[in-house]
Amino acid sequence: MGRGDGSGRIVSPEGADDTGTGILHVDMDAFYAAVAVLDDPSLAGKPLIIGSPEGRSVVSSASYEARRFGVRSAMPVSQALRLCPWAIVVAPRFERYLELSARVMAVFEEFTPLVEPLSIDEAFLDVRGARRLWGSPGQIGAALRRRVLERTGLTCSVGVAATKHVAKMASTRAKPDGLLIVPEAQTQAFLEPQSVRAMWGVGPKTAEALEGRGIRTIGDIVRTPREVLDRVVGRAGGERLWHLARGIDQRRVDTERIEKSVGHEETFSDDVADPEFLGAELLRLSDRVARRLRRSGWEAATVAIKVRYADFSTLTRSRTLTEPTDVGQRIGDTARELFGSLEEGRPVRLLGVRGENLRGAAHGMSLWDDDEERRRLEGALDDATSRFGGNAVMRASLVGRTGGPRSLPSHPKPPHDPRP
DNA sequence: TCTGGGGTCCTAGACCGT
DNA sequence: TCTGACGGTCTAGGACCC
Repeated sequence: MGRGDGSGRIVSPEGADDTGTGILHVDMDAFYAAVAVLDDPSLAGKPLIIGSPEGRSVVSSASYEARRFGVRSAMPVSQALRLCPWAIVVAPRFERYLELSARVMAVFEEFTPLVEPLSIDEAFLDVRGARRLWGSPGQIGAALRRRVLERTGLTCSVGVAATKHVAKMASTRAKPDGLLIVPEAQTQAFLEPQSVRAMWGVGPKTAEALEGRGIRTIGDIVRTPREVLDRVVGRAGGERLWHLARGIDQRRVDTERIEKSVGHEETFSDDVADPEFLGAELLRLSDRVARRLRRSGWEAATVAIKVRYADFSTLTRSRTLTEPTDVGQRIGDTARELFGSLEEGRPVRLLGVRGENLRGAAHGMSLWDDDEERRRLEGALDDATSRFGGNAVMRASLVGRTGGPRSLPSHPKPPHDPRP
């Protein structure tokens, strides 16, 4: 399988056994931070925090030097700076990430057409049909890492296994800049000693619930009766854990994912109680949702709003429309009605609008007008940032620029209904 | 001490029609 | 006409992922 280097990282030696494998999980190492170093080599070896230094920003990514001080993704930037005061805060450059992501994904597709992007910086690959051309899965993993480095100057980590879940866990163990092969026969030996927290889909709450029952490792899950698992994490969760802990994962590498909802939300720099302002904000968010729906050829049958108050308590309200729509005014009216049903006067920290229950639009895209180019650029950015994260401030600054967004990929979907 | 934004999936209760 | 069981849909909220 592989050997450790004392840091918890395990890598496989060249020519390691890869019998029974065929699924690769490739994950770029500290992607945003690595891109910052690529573009400014003077940052190499320094603790970096990718995020906005002011406002209510959180850490999007951190270099390994910053992670050593406990800095983690999703941590408030202010907290990260307390842990590592000498860290350099770098504003995200989403356009640049997308450009490099496209190059990385293109490398993946040179090895196999069966690529499932999971986010801007990671993907699953099914290389079972690529053996004759490129060698065994382990050899492909090694070659792919070399080629990504050649083409982009960035390192990645690769997990090679028989299933997606094990491949994903393997790439995590190989990080940074490593390759770990888990031959099929070694799957249980690889899984069982690991913490339940290492499993994909087990977050802090689930881990706490499991650990409260003395279930600490994946091996413990294997030894726990199914009924107990069901009681702790629910029926669906129990079934999932029961299978994954045994290395059973039938999910295929899926090259075509269909969106199920489209939304926008925004956290205000200061909490707001003014109903007029909030109403206008709901309309603005609804317009953005509608714009993306139209670009993609979708209509939303359900409109949902999300309201987070100053005390961080969060409410959602939704309503299914009599007719699906992609019209901003219609979505906005519904959003405002839903908001109107809530308690008035409480200071609001975040507002969000989402279109759910998507249907194929009866008409195609018909949005081309005088403002066509600006809308196209906004749409490309909205699509890209929505699929891969990012923040509103950054989007606004990108849309305000000329030139750059033209090169962004946009992936309008042909209108069709996923629900027959 | 402070907690982004865009998503997916699951659970549970309410409600409705058969 | 009423009642209960059952399944489907809607709604709200929580957990999780990057």
